[in-house]
Amino acid sequence: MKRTTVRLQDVAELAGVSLASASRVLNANSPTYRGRGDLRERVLAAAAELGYEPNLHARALASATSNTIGLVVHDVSDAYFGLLSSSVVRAADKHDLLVTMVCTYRDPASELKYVKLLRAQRPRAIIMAASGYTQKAQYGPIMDELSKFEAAGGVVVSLAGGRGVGHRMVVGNKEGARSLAHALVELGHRTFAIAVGPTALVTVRDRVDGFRQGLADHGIEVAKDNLYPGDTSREAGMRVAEAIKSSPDRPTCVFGVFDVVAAGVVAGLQRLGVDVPGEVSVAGFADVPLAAQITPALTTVSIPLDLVGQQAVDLALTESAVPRTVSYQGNVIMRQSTAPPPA
Amino acid sequence: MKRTTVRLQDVAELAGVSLASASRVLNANSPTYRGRGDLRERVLAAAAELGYEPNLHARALASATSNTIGLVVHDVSDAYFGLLSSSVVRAADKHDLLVTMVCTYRDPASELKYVKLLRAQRPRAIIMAASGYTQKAQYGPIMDELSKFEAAGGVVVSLAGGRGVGHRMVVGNKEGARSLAHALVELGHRTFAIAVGPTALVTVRDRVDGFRQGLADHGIEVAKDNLYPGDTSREAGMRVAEAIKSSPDRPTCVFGVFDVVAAGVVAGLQRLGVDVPGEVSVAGFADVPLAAQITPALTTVSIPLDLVGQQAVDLALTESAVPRTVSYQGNVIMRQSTAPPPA
DNA sequence: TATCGTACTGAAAGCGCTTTCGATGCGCTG
DNA sequence: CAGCGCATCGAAAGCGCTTTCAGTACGATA
Repeated sequence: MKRTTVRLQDVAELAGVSLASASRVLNANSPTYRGRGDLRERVLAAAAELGYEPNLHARALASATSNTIGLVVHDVSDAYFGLLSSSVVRAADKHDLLVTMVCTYRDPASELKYVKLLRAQRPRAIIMAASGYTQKAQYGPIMDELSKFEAAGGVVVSLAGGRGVGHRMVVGNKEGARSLAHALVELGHRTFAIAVGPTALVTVRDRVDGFRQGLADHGIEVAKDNLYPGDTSREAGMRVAEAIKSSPDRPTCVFGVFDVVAAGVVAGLQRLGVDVPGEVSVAGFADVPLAAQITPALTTVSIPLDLVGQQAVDLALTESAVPRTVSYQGNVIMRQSTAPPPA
Repeated sequence: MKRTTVRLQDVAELAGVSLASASRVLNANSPTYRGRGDLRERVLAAAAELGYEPNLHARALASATSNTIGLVVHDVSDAYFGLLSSSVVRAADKHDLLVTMVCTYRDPASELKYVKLLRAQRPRAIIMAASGYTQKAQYGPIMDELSKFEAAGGVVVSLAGGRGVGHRMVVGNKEGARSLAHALVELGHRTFAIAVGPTALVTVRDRVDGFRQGLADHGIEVAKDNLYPGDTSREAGMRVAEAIKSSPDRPTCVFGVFDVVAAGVVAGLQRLGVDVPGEVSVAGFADVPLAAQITPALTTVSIPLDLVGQQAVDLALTESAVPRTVSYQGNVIMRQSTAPPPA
């Protein structure tokens, strides 16, 4: 089998110029460079004729820079990460960057493995949209790996956690949840339950802490029995609904740490014949499209994911050696799933 | 600034062995190779001590194989593509492959640009989950680019379109829509409207053709006025709802080519005070999670996206020179958004 | 003990590109 | 017309790795 890939060499030969000149033309290298006579045109024509496409690996190797950025999320099929990924990809596009995306499915071991793999790919930057574990045993090795990546000249952007490595983005989990709590207390609620989700995540901890803080601001506590850990699925929410329905002192309001879980709570309560929001109010967090589309529409805290993704890419391209922190506020969106508690 | 990245060379020196030996140890190269004495241990220890991570670009260049696959979708934040991407990433993980994902946002020009960029990255394979344009002017250049990729030894897997390049996957758009039509006719419906979506896409054309074919099987036609083109948004569906509400001969059943659009139709009708399914039935296509979560839950055609993604990766890894075609059937899922037409 | 075969080792040749470096041509000025 | 500076050019040196190719050590065989 004869060679079938087109090399810059081939382009140069067809154009009758040297490798170096061909490279210069195709890269618009120095700003003043134009090429003598029709050299430029000849190279371009040759490249087009051969269907030449540069080998990014060779280029990355020779120039020690790459045009990809790594993106680590929990799960793209989750609306939250889907929206975020989409905006990252879109922003990267503006800089002609390719995005290599990996999903960890909330497994620290696989996250570690992937960060290593990404590191091997020598991307310009790694955006950590997942991660953010509360346990040192889990985030420690990952941070070590990211430090090495930084030491080698890479940029790290963390959306949750971060722990002293790279730039940080704060997406208002704590403050947003606190505001949400205030709004719900103002509606008249005094007894709350929280569908907590996976407690190993910083995001979860922040939202729960923020919410409880908000309640504490009004002297309200959440009973231990009213904290329901689980995963991030709709089913988890439905199980919470069942537990609440048969709970001795039924809360009048349930906070689901993720919209999907909250939607599950709503569906579960409805199936059990509990009126939402007539008997029990339900609120979520994130404002994914689903929140507005269920009946009753879900009260939640919106996060400007498109801005976040864009900003993450901007930070990723920042050369600044000093780590920066960028914050976003979440906005409480009151919809029909919450109402004053029954009299 | 001194060099900060760790090279295999450094590992070799620290271990006191040659570059070649270090490479062999770290790649478990030939199946019989074990290394003499504690050579293996020394190399491994050195690599660990230095935090060595191989340079994938150099490796790709030297070995002429890469460990990435390219994935082209319309938009990851769309649930359909989110689920698909997730399953592709998951399947790729099993083979220790990295996925570079690009979103075209349904723009043929940007799709072309991305296929070129991906080609430059020399992935093992490119999975085209987007594309599938009906116009030659749009798909032609893309197919040319993919042909070149194939000629250079790459594998192409197309989920829609394909046109003679690479392996093809057929996800039952046509057949599924036809079965759906049959089911709706059986419910008693005779007059239909179709929220068509973007007509430039093969996927759309297949679903619409299949649906009309299914109606034709029963001697039913869809009036020109009852075909509503649009985009793939919820809002497009709501506009269709308005048009239908004021339509002189109102159809008793609406088929939305995408679940999201169908959900928009449902929401729009409800807002206008039209009972679904009492007065008008609505059906969608794809069975994204949203379909089951709105009220009334949406009748639709399910596509086994997890299997599709997995299979796509399997095909991507197929060495077989002869192009293969793999088919999946969609299943009609009857839910509460459809019922017999009003008497 | 001499000979052979096997399993290993290290030197060196690339992979396709970028980029430095010295050389070359050119239009000027004096 | 000599001499200067500038833009351009091609040769060649890597970038970090894999892999071929000799060569070496070692155990087994005669």
